[in-house]
Amino acid sequence: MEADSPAGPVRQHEHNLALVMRLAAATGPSSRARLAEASGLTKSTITQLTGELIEGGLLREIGTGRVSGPGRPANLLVLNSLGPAAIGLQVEADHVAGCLIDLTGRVRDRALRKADDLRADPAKAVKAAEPVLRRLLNTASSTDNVVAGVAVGLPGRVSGQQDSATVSSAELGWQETGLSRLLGARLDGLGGGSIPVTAHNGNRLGALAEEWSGGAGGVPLVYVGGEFGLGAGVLNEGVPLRGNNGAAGEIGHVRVRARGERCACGRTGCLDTVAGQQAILTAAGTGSAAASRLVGGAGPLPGLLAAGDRAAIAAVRRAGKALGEVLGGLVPAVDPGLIVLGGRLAALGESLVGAVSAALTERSPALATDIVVRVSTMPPDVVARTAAATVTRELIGSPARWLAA
Amino acid sequence: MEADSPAGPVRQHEHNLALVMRLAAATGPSSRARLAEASGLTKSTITQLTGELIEGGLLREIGTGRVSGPGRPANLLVLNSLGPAAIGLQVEADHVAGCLIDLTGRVRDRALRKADDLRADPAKAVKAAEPVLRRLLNTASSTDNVVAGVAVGLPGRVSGQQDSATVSSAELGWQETGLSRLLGARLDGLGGGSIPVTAHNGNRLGALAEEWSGGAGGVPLVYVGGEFGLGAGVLNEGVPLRGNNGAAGEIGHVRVRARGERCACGRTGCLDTVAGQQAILTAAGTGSAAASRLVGGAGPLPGLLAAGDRAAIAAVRRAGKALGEVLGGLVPAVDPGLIVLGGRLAALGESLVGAVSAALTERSPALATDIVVRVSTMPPDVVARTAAATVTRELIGSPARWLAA
DNA sequence: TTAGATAGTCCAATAGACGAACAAAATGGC
DNA sequence: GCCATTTTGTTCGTCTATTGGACTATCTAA
Repeated sequence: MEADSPAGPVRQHEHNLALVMRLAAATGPSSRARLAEASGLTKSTITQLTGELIEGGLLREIGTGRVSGPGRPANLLVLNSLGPAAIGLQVEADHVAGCLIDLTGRVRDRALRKADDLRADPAKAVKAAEPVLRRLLNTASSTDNVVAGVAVGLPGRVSGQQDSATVSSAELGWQETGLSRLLGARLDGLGGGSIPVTAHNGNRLGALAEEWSGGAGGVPLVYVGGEFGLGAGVLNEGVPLRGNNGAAGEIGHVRVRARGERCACGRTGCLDTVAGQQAILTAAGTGSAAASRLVGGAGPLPGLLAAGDRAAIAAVRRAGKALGEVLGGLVPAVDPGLIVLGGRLAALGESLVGAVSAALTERSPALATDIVVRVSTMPPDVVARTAAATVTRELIGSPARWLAA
Repeated sequence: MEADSPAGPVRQHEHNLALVMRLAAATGPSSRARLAEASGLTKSTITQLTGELIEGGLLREIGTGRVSGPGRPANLLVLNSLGPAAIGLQVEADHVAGCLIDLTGRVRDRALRKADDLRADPAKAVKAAEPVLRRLLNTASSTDNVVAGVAVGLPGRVSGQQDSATVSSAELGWQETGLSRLLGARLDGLGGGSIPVTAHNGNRLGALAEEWSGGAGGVPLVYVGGEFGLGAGVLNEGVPLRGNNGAAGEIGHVRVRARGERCACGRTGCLDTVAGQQAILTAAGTGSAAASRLVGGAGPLPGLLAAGDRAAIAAVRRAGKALGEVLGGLVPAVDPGLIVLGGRLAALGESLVGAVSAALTERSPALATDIVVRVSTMPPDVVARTAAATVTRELIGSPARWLAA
């Protein structure tokens, strides 16, 4: 709803189409009568609008679902699970994961491609993504789902919009990569028509996942995630902070040790060298279990923690303390009501939460008392799923664009 | 533009009225033809809309202002400086300042009331505000300006909306004060009709002032202000972070010293005890010049700094270092492109900027390089002016509400 | 079988934006 | 001084989408 564009009857109509879609998405199967009541539009208008949406494949009529009661039974409408779908990808240094979701948000298929090392060369990532995309596109076409968009979540900064977006990632060793364009070209090759590709920071997606799941209740929140290095996503009024260079939430390279270890980024004492995945594993004495072999599993740490392994517990405490100090530093900017520890950290449980909370209170005593710190309960494929969800939410928010095409 | 309400022709109309007002505000004197071109609406529609806005006293027709050229001369339209106006107040521990601005943003009058100590009891503040309000209301009525709203900027947390908003302020010693209601009642007594009163955090207003003045260019920014204690306002995409308790930006009580001085808040080692106004004055050896006597003046520090006074320079450096450490902590959350030092800090100039920059780089080396740190060039009454501006901007953004009343 | 209730559709009325034609007021060439 | 040209602004009929009410459809309960 661009505020700077004129409003004619067409805009009016678009707005109301979106309103109906949002309600249908939020409240599940609803009769036209209920949609009319909830939207404030009249029954006649709802008839008109839902007609268009059904025609365009966005809504679907399921039979009457009512148990009993007086009056003509309702003809329930739902988001059309056979309509437009979306593919979400998660690109990390050692794998590409993907999923296909339909308009309702249900996961219809998943795919994973491990790889030794995707760093430095974006072409490798595109190559690894190819079989994943092929499979998901196949699944989609088998159920006549049209893929409306592909969204990628990755550890790094995303600047610019849409096709012209560029990705820079210390973790992947990419600089100003036109990932959307590269993937878009590959999609063409797979017969995917010209599907729009968008890129997002993975940790911001994690934060959005918490918000959209309803678990956050709309409070400002900080989500800490990341597979190898640490990163955060910050939400204010449901909107992720992007920052001047798209670097908002990049906490991995804050200096936490005056004379610390050398980090992959070239500097010393970075948070990643203390609380990064590899750092924790090393400190726990399980250095041989290289972090890069962990795809799809939680690694040895949860087991060790549960068994009371002292080295493991100490390593997690140490990481939590450092992380808590950094989070304590950004708390006064954001005043979050909730801090969620996700990604690889989620499996570390209460030892980590306790250490983070303590360090938080130490630094920002005035604000920390009201903050809930907890681990994420999202499934491991949050990033890919939420990436895909950005596409479907966009579609639900602007159905007119889809109907026009 | 509530997204959850239905859109009929009336909403359409309201949207377009706002569009015209925004354009008129942004581009200065404009002909109807130019408004049509800029808005994308047709000339006929503009005639209709401007007619209503003129009728309602929001726009005014000034004669043709053109020097020469072929064609019928334009009849220029401007925001009506004799239409609705707004009062902005700044409430601090030792004074209440206020100003009256018209729709165009021009300051029509100012007023100031010093007081020994307004703390602990909000009633004192209301009492001190009374003569200020009386004067400004008088000025308004003398030019037939109707006061559309009163907005207050103060150091503290504001929760809730409008009339039911409550203010809590460590600095003022207030807890859950219904300031809007108190002031509203007082306004009734002054014959001000029932003018809506809103309250805002002063530092967020400072940040908005930088944004609205255009000096920030839309980048995420952190504004540091405050008269006695320090506070910050953080902007992301032009929107101030409010936080879970309205406490976003409250940096004054972050702990920066493991064993530091006792702070007024009861804890020890707070940033305020190192970089607060009184702390700097004391450290500079000018403790006798109590900070509370500084209303309206910059105090002795700028002079001492200019004269090369070593104690003063050292005090400012020390404060800047502590402030920079705290700002360095919140940088990774926000990734600001700009940090503005305002309020009492603005007068401390380059000594402060240098120390802050250095400390910033120390803590967040990866992000600090792209950040511009500078002092604010806003006039000393920014807070009151920007408070008032929130009212006029609201009016410009929703003219229909005004026309209806 | 009928009254009552709820769901959904049809159609004339209405509000506001649009577009084209037209009126108004200047400049400039002759 | 007169007329073509240019730009501004208004008038009026057309168009689109929502509205509100009348009407139809389909169920339960008595």
